[in-house]
Amino acid sequence: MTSVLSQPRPRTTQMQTQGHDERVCMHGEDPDADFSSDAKIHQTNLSFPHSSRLDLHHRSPESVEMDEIMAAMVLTSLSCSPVVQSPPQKDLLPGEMECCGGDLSDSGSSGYWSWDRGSVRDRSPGPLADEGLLMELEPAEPEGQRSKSLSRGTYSCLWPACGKLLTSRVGMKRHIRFLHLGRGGSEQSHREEDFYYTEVSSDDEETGPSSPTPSFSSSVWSSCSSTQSQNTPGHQETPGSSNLLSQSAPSSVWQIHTEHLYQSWSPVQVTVAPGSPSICSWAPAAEVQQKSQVPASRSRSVSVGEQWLEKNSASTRSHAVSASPSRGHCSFRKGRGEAKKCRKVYGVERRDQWCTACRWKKACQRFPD
DNA sequence: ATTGCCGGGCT
DNA sequence: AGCCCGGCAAT
Repeated sequence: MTSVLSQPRPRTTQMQTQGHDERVCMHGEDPDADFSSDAKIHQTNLSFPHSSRLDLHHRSPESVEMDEIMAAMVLTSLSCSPVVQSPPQKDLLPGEMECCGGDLSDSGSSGYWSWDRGSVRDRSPGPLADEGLLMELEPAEPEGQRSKSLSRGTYSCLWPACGKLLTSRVGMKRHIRFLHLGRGGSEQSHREEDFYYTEVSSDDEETGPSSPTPSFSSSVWSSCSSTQSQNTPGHQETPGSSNLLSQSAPSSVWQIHTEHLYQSWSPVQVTVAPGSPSICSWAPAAEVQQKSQVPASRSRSVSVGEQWLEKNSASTRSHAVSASPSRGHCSFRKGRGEAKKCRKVYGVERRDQWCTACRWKKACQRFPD
């Protein structure tokens, strides 16, 4: 911003040009500012276990029933193929997200990245950290007993990414009730707990570690790709969050994430999509280049523009890059107002900086469509 | 009103 | 070929 404004400017049109630059830069930087603050907010909310628990305590009977249904579904999916479910997510790169897409309304911020990475970094140890947490919260089980339990009949917690093993059914129920369901002595949680653990006879049935530390991005990912994200909210969650959020609680979390997902991913998706009209790629790709490392070569418009920009001065570069339209979504036909031609970029007053074609009122060569 | 640029004229 | 502009369509 300041660098742009302090660029030496030719001739007489400083006032207007500065105004132009300032406007453009505001577009370029405000979202980032929101983005970081949003991320902080979400991070704060999500790392706040107490609020989640409060929600759990106040669940209505209907929601409990729904929880049971969903728990059964989750359990089914988990017990069927816990290993099969994890590979697809790890291969997914952020830039390949194609969930939710345009179905989600724009939220005006894109805090997803910061949130995701922060949470992943914080909880990256995954099962280890989870175990540590469990041990910390529930020190009733000695380590020796645990290791011993691997070789004989044990009860394995099926809660996503938990994998807690206990030798007693009661202990397992208590573990689930306290840690996952988040209620202390609720009577009706008796049946519900049965959904969340299973009896195992050997150590090769550890369902928890079989899906180790799914990063939150991938979990959001996989569940987001299904239109019924409600079905798999707890499933494949980060341990830290899954421990504290029961099936009904994540809905707000999902909302938060999907909103940010939309912001974060839809531009990438648009840019990467093979065969997509190149007119779609200008605006999003320019933003993407600043936030992620998607190659510019995927977008014809951007690559041409960038190639030209490479040859030009820094001030010119800041002009053109930051001049990308602030629109988040992509219309199939790029509106005329969205195209940044020499006339628009430099203004009539700096016509001598236009490309030749523009000066001649021909089709712009510098910023071709 | 502004913008992008086709078509055409002038040198 | 280089340059310029009237005029039109799109916004």
